[in-house]
This record gives sequence, C-alpha cells and structure tokens, in this order.
Amino acid sequence: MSSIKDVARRAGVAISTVSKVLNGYPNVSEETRERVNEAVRELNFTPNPIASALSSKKAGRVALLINLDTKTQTVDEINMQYLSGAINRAVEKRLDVRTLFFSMLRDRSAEEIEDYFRSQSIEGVIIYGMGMQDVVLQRLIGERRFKIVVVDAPIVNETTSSIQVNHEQAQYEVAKRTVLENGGKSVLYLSGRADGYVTGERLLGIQRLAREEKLSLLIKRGDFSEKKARELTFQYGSDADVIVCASDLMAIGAMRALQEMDIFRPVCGFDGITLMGYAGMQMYTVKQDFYRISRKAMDEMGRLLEGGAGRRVVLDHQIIRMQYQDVIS
Amino acid sequence: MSSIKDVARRAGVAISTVSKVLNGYPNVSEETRERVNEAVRELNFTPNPIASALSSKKAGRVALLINLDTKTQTVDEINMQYLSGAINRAVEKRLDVRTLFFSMLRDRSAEEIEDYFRSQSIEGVIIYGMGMQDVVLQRLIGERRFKIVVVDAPIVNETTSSIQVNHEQAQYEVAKRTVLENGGKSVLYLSGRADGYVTGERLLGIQRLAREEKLSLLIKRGDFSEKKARELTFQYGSDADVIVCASDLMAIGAMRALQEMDIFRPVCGFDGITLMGYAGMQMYTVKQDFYRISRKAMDEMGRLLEGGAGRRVVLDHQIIRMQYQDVIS
DNA sequence: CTGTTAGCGCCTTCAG
DNA sequence: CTGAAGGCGCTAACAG
Repeated sequence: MSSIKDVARRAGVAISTVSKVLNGYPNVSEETRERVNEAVRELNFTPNPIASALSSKKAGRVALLINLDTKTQTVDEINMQYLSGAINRAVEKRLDVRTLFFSMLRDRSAEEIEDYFRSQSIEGVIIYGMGMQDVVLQRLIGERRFKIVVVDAPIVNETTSSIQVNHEQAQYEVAKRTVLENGGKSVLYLSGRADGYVTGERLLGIQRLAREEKLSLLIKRGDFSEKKARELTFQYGSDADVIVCASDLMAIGAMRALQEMDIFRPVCGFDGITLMGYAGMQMYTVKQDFYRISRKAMDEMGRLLEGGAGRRVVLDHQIIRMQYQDVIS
Repeated sequence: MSSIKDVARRAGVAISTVSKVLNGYPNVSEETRERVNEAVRELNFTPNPIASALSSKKAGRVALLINLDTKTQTVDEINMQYLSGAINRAVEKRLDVRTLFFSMLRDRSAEEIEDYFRSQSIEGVIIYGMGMQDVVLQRLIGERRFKIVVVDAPIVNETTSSIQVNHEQAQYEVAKRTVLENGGKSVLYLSGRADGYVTGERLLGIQRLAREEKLSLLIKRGDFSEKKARELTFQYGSDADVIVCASDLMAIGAMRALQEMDIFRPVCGFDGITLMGYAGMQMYTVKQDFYRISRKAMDEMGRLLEGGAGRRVVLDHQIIRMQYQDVIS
C-alpha cells in the first residue's frame, strides 16, 4: 500500500500539496494538480481512511439503526431494502456505515448509547422504524449531539431530519381510487399499530376521503397484522363495501378472509412489498420505494454532516395495481 | 472525550503503561493496573479505536458479504438473522463490521475487490450464500490475502474457514423420520439450485437414506422455488409415497399442490424458517439457527484474525416438527 | 516493572 | 501557489 508520501515524492511535490489535491482544496495550480493525480493513478493510491479520520477528526461514520423486534417477513424485506439503499449510497459518498439493531440498545439509557456512539466515533444515525414509545431514541434526538435522520417519523430539529412519503396523501389516493372505481358508500379501515407514527398519518388520509366522499367509515386496529386483519374482516367485512388496509400484509389477510367467506369486496393495501405467496389476487396499493428512500436518507445524512440544518424531506409515492405472485418465480 | 494521556496523568503513570493495561499486556504490577483502571472508570474513558487502528495497523475490520440477488422473503429472513448474529458477536469482540452486498461487487475483478478491501482496511470477510458460479469470490479466497469465513460452502485453506451444519446428515435424518413415521417406499425429492454448494450435500443425504431403506427415489430440481416445487408436485406427487424437499419454501409449494390435488402425502422441509403465511400445515424440518451460525462465523473470524489457521466448523442442527403459522401472530 | 520516544498516514495552519 | 512542521490518539520497541 503506497502512502501519501510516495505520491508526493513521485509527483515531486510536498505531502501537503497532495493532501490538498486529494481533498479538492483550492490554491493548487492546474499543473501540479494534474501531476499529483497522475501519480495517484500510477501508484493506484487510495488514501487511508483511518489515518484521515484520525487526523481530521472526521470519521464520516454513520450508524444505521434497524428495528428488528417485529419479526415479520415483510419487515425483513423492507429492512433489507433499507440496508442496501443506505449502504450503496454510503459507498458512493465515502461514508463509513455500521449497522446496528434496536435490540442492542435495549436496556440502555440514552446516556450509555451516546457514550457508545461517541466511543465509536459515530457522528450520525439513521433510524428506521422508530415508534412513539421509543423514549430513549427520542431523548437522543432531543440532545442534538448527533446528526440524525429519522425515516417515517416526523421529527425535526437543528440536527435532525425526517424523511418519508406523504402517508396521509398516499392513503387518501389509494383509497379514493379503489372506492371510485368500484363504487360503494361504506369503508372498513384496518389501521396500523397504535405506536407507529405513520399510523396516525394514514388514518388522517382515509378520514379526509370519507369526509369528501361522504363515506361511512368503520375504523378497526389491525396492528399491521395479517391475522388480525383476517379476523376483523370476518367480523366486519361483509358490512362494508370496500376494505382499506394500512398495509399490504393486512390486505392479504383481508382478502383471504373474503375468499373464505366467499364474498367479494375491493381491497387496497399500502407499501408495495414485492413478495407475497398468494396467487391470483389483485389490488391497488401505495408503492414505497424503500431502497430509494434509504438512499435519500443517506444523502440527507451527508447534508447534515456537512453542516446543513435538519429539515423535513418528503418523497413521492406511486399508486400501483399490484398482482400477487409466487414467492419465487 | 478524554484521551489516554488524561488517564495517564490522573493515574500518575506513563501513557505506555495505560496502553498496556488497556490491552491486557503483562508486566504491569497489580497495583498500578488497579490505579489505571480506576482512572479509566473515573474519566469514563474509552480508547479511540481509530487511533488504535492506525497505530497498531490492525483495524479489526471485517466485511459481511450478503447475497441479496435472489430476492425472496425467506432469504431476507435468513439474511437478517445472519446480519444480526454476526454484528452482535462483533460488538462483543470489538470487531468493526461493515455490511456489503454481492451486487456491489458485480462487474468487478477479484483484483479490484482486493484493492477496495485493502483501501478500506478490511482484514476479513464473511461470505454468506456464495454459489459455485461465483468465480471472483473463489479467486479471492484462493489468493489467501484475507481471512475468510464461508458460510455454507465447503472451502478451506490456510486463511479460510468454512462453517455450516452437516447438510448431508440433516437431510438424511429429517427424511428418515418422515419416511419411517409414515411408511412408504417411494420418495419424490425436490432438490435445490444446481449452483448451490449445499444442494449436492443434501442430495447425498437423501441418497444414503434411499440406499439404506431401499426406497425408490425420484429426484427433480426444484431450485428452492415454491412455484417449481408446486408444479413438480402436480406432476409427480401422486406417484410418490413421501415428498422430501430441500427447503421449507419448496415444502410449502408441495403442500399447496397436494391440497389442491386433494390427496395426502407426508412432506418434510429444510431450514426451519419461522415465518410462513400458511396455516394448518405441519411437517418435520431441519431447524438451522442462522443467528447462531452467524455468531459462530464471527467467532471463527476472530480466531483467524488472531493467526489461527482455516478449518472446517460443523454446527449441529435439530429436526423439529414445525407448525405453520400466520405471518404475524 | 515503568517511562521515553518514535512513528502510523494524513490534515492543517503557517511561513515562504 | 507550495512546502515545512506539528499534531490526531494510540502502540510498541527500547531504555532505565
């Protein structure tokens, strides 16, 4: 491994000049810049990130905090997409990522967590799947000691950005399309878990639609559970004209119940997960591109690390018609 | 953040002494050792891993290489367990993990990959889900420049360890139990993908059983696909007494086909994935504890990094009776 | 057993 | 615009 010194010697300049070129500083003549770059190429030189971190006291380290407590297949799918999106972007931005799980922070105080991050030279944290009951994380955010990006939780301050699609609008749109295309005056809405931030936002969307379209609206908590959705559909499904679900998983549960009851009701979902083991069903759903969301989250982290202020980032979504497929084609 | 210097001053000793205590070197009197530890506690000191890495030229960095190409829910579940197992153990062992995906190495030569690892100070790589067609990785392993642990691929050399359950034996056992409990003389075996290392091993297991029990054995390639398994079962299922599948997913496909054909055949699976969206089915399967496997893989990596030689590690498995459950309970 | 010292590879003023 | 020099926090001989 050649070092900056070798490059300097080969280019016939001082170490500091090389450093400047490497980091894109001004005040280097075009000529020497080119000479340095050439030497870099010839030696196949890559700066040692460890030395650079130590010297500059900027490691560019960001932790991805994944909520793995709710063990469900869809969540796994979503988390994997989150991971690959963030990591891919991080490689491009030369940020240093480490993956952590909520479970590792269990039973630790906000202070201990801070110490841990600090000792690991972690400067930023992207939080996925945070719930309203996660007080420790909320405190961490409140402390403003780290740059933080929260996915799907509307928390913003000077050092914290939030990133998500417009859940209210998306829920409104997908439900509207389903209702209008099929007709119907009464809606059964199966909502998400009470502690989820998005649950309330999506709820607002369906309520707006109900108001606008003068629909009668029955709301039941499905907790993002396929099973619960199924049970609730058995109980209330036949009384409704349309069933709107706050997640694809619940939509599957609802559809299965309807099949077993041998009645038809239009159903719509939310998330646009790609993998489902149920054939022959169709519905509208909100397609969230989790990979892209996570890339954007990493972008936003880059901005924060460079001194940008926290802000709210809203990404777009799509309403798509989804066809269930076999798990592996 | 206090530094080693502060600790030294506070304990009234030299920096190097503190370093020795920190790293558990000998040649420090019990007394000073205690004094240093006290200072460490009082200052709430944690050594800066970056500085330590730079100085010692040992970053303790290991990359997790996850195969995310085959996008299936079960694979996601398994990969998440791999990730959390490895990362949890790494935290305990103070190793520095970064997660990478096969897709990031696509289109790169073994040399480029080596350079990348080297530039990132990565010393070890744990490879999950490598196939026989991954020649680039095979070359990387062959080079012996990095410490490597391969999960579920039987490759071993001085710097490479392999870790897996005994697939041959496991397949033998689960099939044997299923056959003996239900009786039957002919077996339909749905095998995995041709490029998977474990496919062949599992095949050997069922072949051994067939020999021992004098079973007639029909082998069909199911490619770990639920859909294919289903189709194959439609075609060949009724002619067999028992259906043995090389994965749970295929077992599900087989069972669904049997249900639709309205005939009964005992089925068994492999992997013991916890999440399946199918209710009311039961079968024997091989339970692999992916979380634990991955922890062990990280342990093994620790051994290699400390200079141990590559070896083959075989973990135990269980044969369990599995009851399908709803996705979310 | 303990302290001194010279780096690790890079960044960053500060002179020139 | 370029180069010299002093660290960043820690490790590792080497003296004492």
